[in-house]
Amino acid sequence: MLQLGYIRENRDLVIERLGVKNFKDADKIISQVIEKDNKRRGLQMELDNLKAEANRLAKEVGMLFKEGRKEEAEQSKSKSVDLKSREKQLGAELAETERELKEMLLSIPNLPNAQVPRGTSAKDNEIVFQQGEIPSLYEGALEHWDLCARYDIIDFELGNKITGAGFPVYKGKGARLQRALINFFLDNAVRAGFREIQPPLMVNEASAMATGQLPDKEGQMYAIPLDGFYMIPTAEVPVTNIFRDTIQKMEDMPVCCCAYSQCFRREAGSYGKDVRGLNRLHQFDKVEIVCIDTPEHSYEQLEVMKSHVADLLRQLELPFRVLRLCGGDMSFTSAITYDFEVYSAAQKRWLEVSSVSNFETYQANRLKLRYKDEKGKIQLAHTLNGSALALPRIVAALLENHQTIEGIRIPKALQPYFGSEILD
RNA sequence: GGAAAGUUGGCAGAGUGGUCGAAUGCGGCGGUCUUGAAAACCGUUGAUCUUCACGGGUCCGGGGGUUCGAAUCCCUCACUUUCCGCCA
Repeated sequence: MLQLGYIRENRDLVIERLGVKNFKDADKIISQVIEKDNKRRGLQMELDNLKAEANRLAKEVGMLFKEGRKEEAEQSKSKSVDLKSREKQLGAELAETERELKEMLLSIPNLPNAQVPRGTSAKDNEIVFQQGEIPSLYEGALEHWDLCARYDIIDFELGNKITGAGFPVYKGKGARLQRALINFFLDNAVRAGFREIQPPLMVNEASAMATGQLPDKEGQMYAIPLDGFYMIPTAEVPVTNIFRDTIQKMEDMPVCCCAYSQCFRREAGSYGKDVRGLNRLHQFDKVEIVCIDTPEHSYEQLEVMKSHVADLLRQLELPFRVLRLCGGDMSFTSAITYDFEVYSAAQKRWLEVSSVSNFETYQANRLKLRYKDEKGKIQLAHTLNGSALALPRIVAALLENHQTIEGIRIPKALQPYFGSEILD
């Protein structure tokens, strides 16, 4: 949620920035917001004055009764009663205005950072970095879904039977590989200074609202209506909500956490070959990194997170590239997003394995996540997060890129975790 | 699932209808003393909206009600603790 004060003071800039995100009618909506806020302020002032008068009268009544001046007390009492109905009406009007204003603010996306390129879709994203050699595979190399069947490590059919499409069953060395990757990612994150968290996999409505998953217009979350819970689509939700309604100490910044969790996504509207094999699942594993930082330092922290992710991919010996997402391809809540993609050699396509973002104060405003600066002033913090990393597409790329006639070659850094140099 | 008791400031914990944003203790911050530190003593110390400012409003788990007036009484929801039941 954008801050009202900021919108009021930087009206034209806000409208211009929203344009980069292809937000329609920014001009009109911002005007409406300011108008609504003016109304709110007027009502608030009127109500405050009314309440001040009512408070004064109530005190007077108390005094008069104490002094035994009964008839004067009764007089003040009736005056007070008169105020009441007006007060009630104004209160209702103010509450309604506030509700409308909040609804409007919730419909406005975050402002993109100045570095964000204009654009409407993935084709307008900027490639800012690329590293690693695209492997040339031997004759008869297979795509990962065929490799999964050949080595009997990931069983999609079995998942269909037990649950449904998008819930694969990892078996034998496949399960072992999962466990190896999770530990490898977690160990690296902890070594880099991220504090390990094991969060709940279901969250309540307030949490889902605070990080922006609700209102869920696309129906992406699995819900448990009986208890009012939601299955988490990413560990970002429970971990960021640790800091909801808190005031952080300046000296504790940046606060850095990492968490392994399974993630649950309905992926409504997905179809076609993009969803084949491990490319898109309803349940998958991910290690997430989350940081809270000051506005002055958050972009430096974003670079720290990016290099952490890049380092993981290097260790896994996977060719990757980094994209700076254009305004049209970014998420609603993000100010800037870098996507990491690995090249999966048999499918011959780039697969997104991480998305690292700075949300600036947008999430923090909903979360009421603040910090005290050196002057003792309380202000909104910046929130950042990224995947480090999501497993399924990493597994897909590992299988495809490192396949040999003898089996799947396990990268050196992963061998201690997997317990072998080859998966066969 | 059943029963009971709770939810107050960073923490602990008073307060049961008026002057209570809230005693007291701890913690934090500033000071005196000290070469420095500790101890002791003194002072200070919540958030939020609105206003250029003075000031005013709101907040004692959430929501609603009673009353001229609610932290305090009533209703309701959520959560916590303890006991019982069930159980990885």
